[in-house]
Amino acid sequence: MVVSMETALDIDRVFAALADATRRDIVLRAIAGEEGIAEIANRYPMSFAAVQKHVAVLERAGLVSKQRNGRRKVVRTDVEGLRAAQRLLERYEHLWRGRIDRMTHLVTNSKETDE
Amino acid sequence: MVVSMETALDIDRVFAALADATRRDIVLRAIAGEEGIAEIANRYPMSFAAVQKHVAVLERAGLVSKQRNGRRKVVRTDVEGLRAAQRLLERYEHLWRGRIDRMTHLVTNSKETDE
DNA sequence: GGGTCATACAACCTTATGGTTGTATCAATG
DNA sequence: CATTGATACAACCATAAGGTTGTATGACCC
Repeated sequence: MVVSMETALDIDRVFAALADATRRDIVLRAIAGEEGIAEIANRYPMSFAAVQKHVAVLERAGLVSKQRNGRRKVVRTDVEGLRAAQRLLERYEHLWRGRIDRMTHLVTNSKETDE
Repeated sequence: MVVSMETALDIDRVFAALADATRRDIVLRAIAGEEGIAEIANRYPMSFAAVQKHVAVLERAGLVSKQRNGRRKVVRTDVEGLRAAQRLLERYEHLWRGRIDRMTHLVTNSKETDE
């Protein structure tokens, strides 16, 4: 049922999923949460099955989920995976800024005191 | 000097680069900006050449840069690529919140996604 | 139940990716 | 300038990824 169990720890899958332009676009479209796979597939110059595979990749990465609605399955973007990736990038950037801080310290003060 | 030329548009490469655990780890280590490739390579259970390739992938993605220092080349994390990816994720999340807004408008009951 | 719309999945092909080893370049040093 | 240390790059191999077509399941409509 609810797919959000081990979600956030499959960082590999999240980034790999986002590494494809078609999939990123699907994530954007699926934000509306109104289209079935066929409708999504119609927008891309590839087969239905190909798009289906892309959606499957996104689903495994926890970036979208599918919900039955009549004979269709509506694809909907799941915010949790996005946040996980985002937090990771923020962490990287934070550490990097820390490094700049330290370097600036050395240049201007010539001493190594951690504030 | 400044290496940021076409930076932010290689989103595919940025995400693909970050989709590998070894490479993410290298990005973290390279934040210190003090190790050469050989030193980095020593930390991983794979050949020097393999690590070298990983660094090359990160470099092509604009996530790290190499700087000569004597006979070594020091690997240093570049913040620009990280920011680009982060901004993209933020944009996704923002749009998703917009969707929540719209859904809140339709506080009727459980089904019907069409309006 | 038969037809049809929407999705799932298997088999297959081609190219990319992650790893290996081996060889070449390049900079410091004796 | 020969040697050594550090990096670059080519050739190769195994597996994964992105695409195709074809077939099977599932849900609705008559």
